[in-house]
Amino acid sequence: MMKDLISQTQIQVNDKLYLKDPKTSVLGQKIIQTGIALIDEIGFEGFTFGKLAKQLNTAESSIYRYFESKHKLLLYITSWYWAWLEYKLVFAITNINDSKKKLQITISILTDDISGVDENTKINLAQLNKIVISESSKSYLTKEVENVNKAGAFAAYKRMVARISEIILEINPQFHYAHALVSTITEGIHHQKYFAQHLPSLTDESKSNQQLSAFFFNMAIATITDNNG
Amino acid sequence: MMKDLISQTQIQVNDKLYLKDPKTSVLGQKIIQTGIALIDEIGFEGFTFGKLAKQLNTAESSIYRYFESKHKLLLYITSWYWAWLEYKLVFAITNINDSKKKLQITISILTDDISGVDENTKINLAQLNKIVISESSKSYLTKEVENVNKAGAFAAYKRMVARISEIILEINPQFHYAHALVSTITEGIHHQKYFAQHLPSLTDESKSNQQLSAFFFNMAIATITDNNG
DNA sequence: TATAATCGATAGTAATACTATCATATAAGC
DNA sequence: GCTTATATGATAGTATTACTATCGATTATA
Repeated sequence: MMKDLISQTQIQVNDKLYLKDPKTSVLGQKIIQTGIALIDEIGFEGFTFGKLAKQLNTAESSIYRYFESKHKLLLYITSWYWAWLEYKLVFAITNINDSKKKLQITISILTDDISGVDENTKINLAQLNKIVISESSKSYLTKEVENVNKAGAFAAYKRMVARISEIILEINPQFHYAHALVSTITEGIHHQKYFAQHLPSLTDESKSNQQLSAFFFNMAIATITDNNG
Repeated sequence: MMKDLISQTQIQVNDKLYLKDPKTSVLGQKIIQTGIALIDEIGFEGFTFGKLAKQLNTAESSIYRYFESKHKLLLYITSWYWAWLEYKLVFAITNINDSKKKLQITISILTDDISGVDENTKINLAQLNKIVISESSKSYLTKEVENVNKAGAFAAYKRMVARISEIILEINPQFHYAHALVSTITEGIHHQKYFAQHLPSLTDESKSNQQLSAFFFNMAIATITDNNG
């Protein structure tokens, strides 16, 4: 039921991120699907439109008809991810009244491994999740952030942060650091997952997603309800 | 006094990060100094050894004698920063007995703006700090992390995380997430500073360093001394 | 059936990320 | 003062990248 609702929902990505909407053609959809798979496989630095074109048996110039640069493609992909995740979050906490419970569910969704394929776009969600963990900070850590931001590229991420911040304010309306806490948790989850896999000495003995989720949930609740804050 | 001790201390960087030790020659030192200034100015993506060579009135090939690639130079720079910061932290908390106070000082040092020039190397510390905030995650978010890690490239960062983790365990020896908490805080501080400057909607009304430091300190203490953890 | 949209193919350019070679200047060892 | 090693500058060259431009063929649409 929830799955159906999600799968029927078209996820909207800011139209400044593409030259031509990849949803509107077969090649466009393949650019997204195979692009995600290829970035996941070889990393964003190694990824080029030339390599992607080869895999798709098409011309490099055809890909440039859709995206100005590989950086814009990354922005599109991560933006799509956050919009997708927002839907998932909204459905997961609908009908739940206890704000703490809402936050707990939210954090566990941020932490969970994602699998399967999006019905509409055939995007491989596990690959996408890995890209977001390893590559998404490169989408904003550039000298062009301000311009890209003005164009609305981060709207989906901001919307999600704002939504979770509201839950936090339900728990403690006096809390002044909701956005900071949410972005710290979101990025923190990604970091911990990345470190656990690639730089284990930066985390503690490897933990399950459940433990990771519990750690961040406890951190959130303790911080929000702290007397000294 | 503390300043003198620091300035007399040679900061050690793992020797696998360079082909030829930049400390041992005038050109080598200029590569580091001017390299930092240039990366800060134009960003790591736009930065090339060609541009750096031009600024130094030297040949590109001369720079390649010191560093295999610009990525190795970034690793060198960030590694130097963490080693430098470790000294700063150690001196700042020496003679302090209260563990919570130690943690508070540590977090405020992680948060403070840094200024001035390192005596030995003439490195501009404000520029270096900005690079660490904006570019350092690119040093590990690559497909080569594992190899680079095996070569010891992240030793300085790990040492610093380990040191702060010890303080946390002094406060609560039962706490099982010390490393995770420390890396979450360290990266979180960088993110918040970056967001405040470039993507303000991801944080709350702009906060002073003091407030930021207090936020993360309260978060740390609340998390460490939390009953549910 | 005319027109527009879509794509594949090819070509070309400036810049990047290197590697290699050679001559010269300088410093260090004896 | 002479030898030798070290450090640098200058030049050249290569494969790849990140694009832009053009053109003809195919397909969908009006």
